[in-house]
Amino acid sequence: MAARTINVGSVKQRSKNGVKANGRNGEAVVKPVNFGPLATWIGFNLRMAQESAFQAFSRRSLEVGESPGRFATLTLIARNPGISQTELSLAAGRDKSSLTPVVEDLVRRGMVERKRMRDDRRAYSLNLTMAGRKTLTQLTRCARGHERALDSVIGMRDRKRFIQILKKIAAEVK
Amino acid sequence: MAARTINVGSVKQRSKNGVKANGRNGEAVVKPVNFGPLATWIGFNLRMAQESAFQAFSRRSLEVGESPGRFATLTLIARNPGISQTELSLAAGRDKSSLTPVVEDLVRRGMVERKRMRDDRRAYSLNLTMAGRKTLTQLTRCARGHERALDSVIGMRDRKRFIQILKKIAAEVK
DNA sequence: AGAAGTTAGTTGGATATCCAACTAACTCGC
DNA sequence: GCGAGTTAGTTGGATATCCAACTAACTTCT
Repeated sequence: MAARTINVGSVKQRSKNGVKANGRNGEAVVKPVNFGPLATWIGFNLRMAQESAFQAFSRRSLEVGESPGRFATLTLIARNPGISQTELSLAAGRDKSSLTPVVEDLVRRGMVERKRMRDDRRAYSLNLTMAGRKTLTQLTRCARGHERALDSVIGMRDRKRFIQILKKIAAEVK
Repeated sequence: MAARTINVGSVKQRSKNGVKANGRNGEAVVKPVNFGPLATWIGFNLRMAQESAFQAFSRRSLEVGESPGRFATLTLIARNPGISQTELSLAAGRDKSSLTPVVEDLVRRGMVERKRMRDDRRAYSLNLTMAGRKTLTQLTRCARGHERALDSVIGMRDRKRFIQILKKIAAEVK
């Protein structure tokens, strides 16, 4: 029911465009892989980059003992006190049913307080508790480190434009 | 066991930075959502963009009756005849155990031929069948349309640099 | 005010993915 | 050549998601 274990995943051997194997004499040999059209296609590269970034952030957030997915949720609740689960799911880009177990877990662990709204008793009103704020602070520290690492890969010159493009894709591709 | 159903997912209502709701008189009203630091963080925007692009491609590949995940797999097998499952998993950025059901499904449906390798009888040698090549051709057509749509969002001026950055992230962030 | 339609959240069923542990098959060092 | 270590693929157990269908609670329309 509630999420407990945290999977972090790690790809064992990866090189720029090949797979490491062992040659006859034991030296590492890279067998080149032909990616064909995938090499220049946005979709594939977007997925690979997202995966890498997510794995890296997972490792960091694990140090705080939190699942990486909790971060966006806690931030959105913190910034929008009283937000409902549906609003939250739309903002986070997840289905509302995905949020049921997440919120349940956060409530159970005392990070989030959930009350029925006065003027609409179907909806819940979500707010961070003190403990939730504390956890968010720690996660935010992780995220800042993560972002710095990404920045150094991207380079500050291209960063702004890069984010603009990502936002444009999220907004316009449907 | 074998994948059959294809989920495509659709977010019902989304606007640039808010959630659509209904005002007192029925006109659509956008309640702004505060994203806080998420708005400028790479990781979050990367995830949202990837999600959008993936959903869009899912819809397209559904028209051919294939799951979107099959595309990279088929392409990699086509371009690297005789590739093993482990090599494939590394190239596709997935765990080798994730490939077991995928390959099983492709073999069962006659898209892929799987033989033990001569010189290493643990490993499988994967090749496309005629049917596999045909399906790949259709999927490639979908993917080209998808890429064109992404191109028009990104703009050809930034496209090359954008892909470079994605590749850099995938390669260097760990 | 009642019926019909819509919306918030949950439940159920499914896929995709991960990691750890396992078996069979290979390689290396002595 | 044989035992120890490594590697290919599968299996098992878990999370995160999705969509469709459901219930309860609103809103609208007449």
